[in-house]
Amino acid sequence: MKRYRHPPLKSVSLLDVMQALSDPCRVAIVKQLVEAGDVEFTCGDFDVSVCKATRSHHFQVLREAGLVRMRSDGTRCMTSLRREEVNRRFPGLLDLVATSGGKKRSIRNAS
Amino acid sequence: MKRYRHPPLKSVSLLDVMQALSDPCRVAIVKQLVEAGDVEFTCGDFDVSVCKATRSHHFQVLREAGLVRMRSDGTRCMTSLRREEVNRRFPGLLDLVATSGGKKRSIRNAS
DNA sequence: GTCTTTGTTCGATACGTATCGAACATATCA
DNA sequence: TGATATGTTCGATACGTATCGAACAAAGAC
Repeated sequence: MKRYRHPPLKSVSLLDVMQALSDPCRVAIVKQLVEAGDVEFTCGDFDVSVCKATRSHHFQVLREAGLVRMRSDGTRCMTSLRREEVNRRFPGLLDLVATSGGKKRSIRNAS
Repeated sequence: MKRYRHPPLKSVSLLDVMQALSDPCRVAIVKQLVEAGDVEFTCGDFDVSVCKATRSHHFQVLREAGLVRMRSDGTRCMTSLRREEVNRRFPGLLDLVATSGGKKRSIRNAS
């Protein structure tokens, strides 16, 4: 049973969040989370075409940036957005991710 | 007389902006611009301790991300924030840069 | 004209990190 | 028990990019 570490949003800087969101794969993940309601996803649910090792890495980055919350459930890990906390610490950020962009090209070949 | 290229904000994606703001040096520059009024700065006016070649590089990135506008004036180049346009394209983004962070550590040694 | 100032461009280097395959860990299922 | 499914960790690799010094360009000042 893996225990995940979740930093308090207080200790996360804007730079941390910007760096986390400076990768097309991670932006796609967060976008999917923002657009869905307050739902939990498994890592495999996300529409990103990278191998599972890379995916695991991206989730770690998002976790350490305070953006997502993860918990083990059997062999899977459930991932959800830390919506309230992020909205309080970085007002408007998630709205930006939701509304802007919207390019529907392949994640893999995103430049 | 150097001619600068300024992309229309329409052609700038959120990812472009996030990547531009994922460097401590560039965040500091934008922060300084946001906090000042609608003023023009010369490149040397910014409080970043990197050599002029590196600085020139950072301004190019910010320019191509649609965040700043530059014009030649004699031997200097005047830099200003594209405030209205950025606010229209990415509402709340500049507010985030202004309010969040605020770490007063050295840019050079920022991790 | 020469010198100074400001910024750009170029080449080289160092560092971070995105990516993958393979091995491992853990929980569930048969 | 063994087999399967889901993630994590590790080592290696490739690529991007931040950084610098040096050379260059252009405009002003003398």
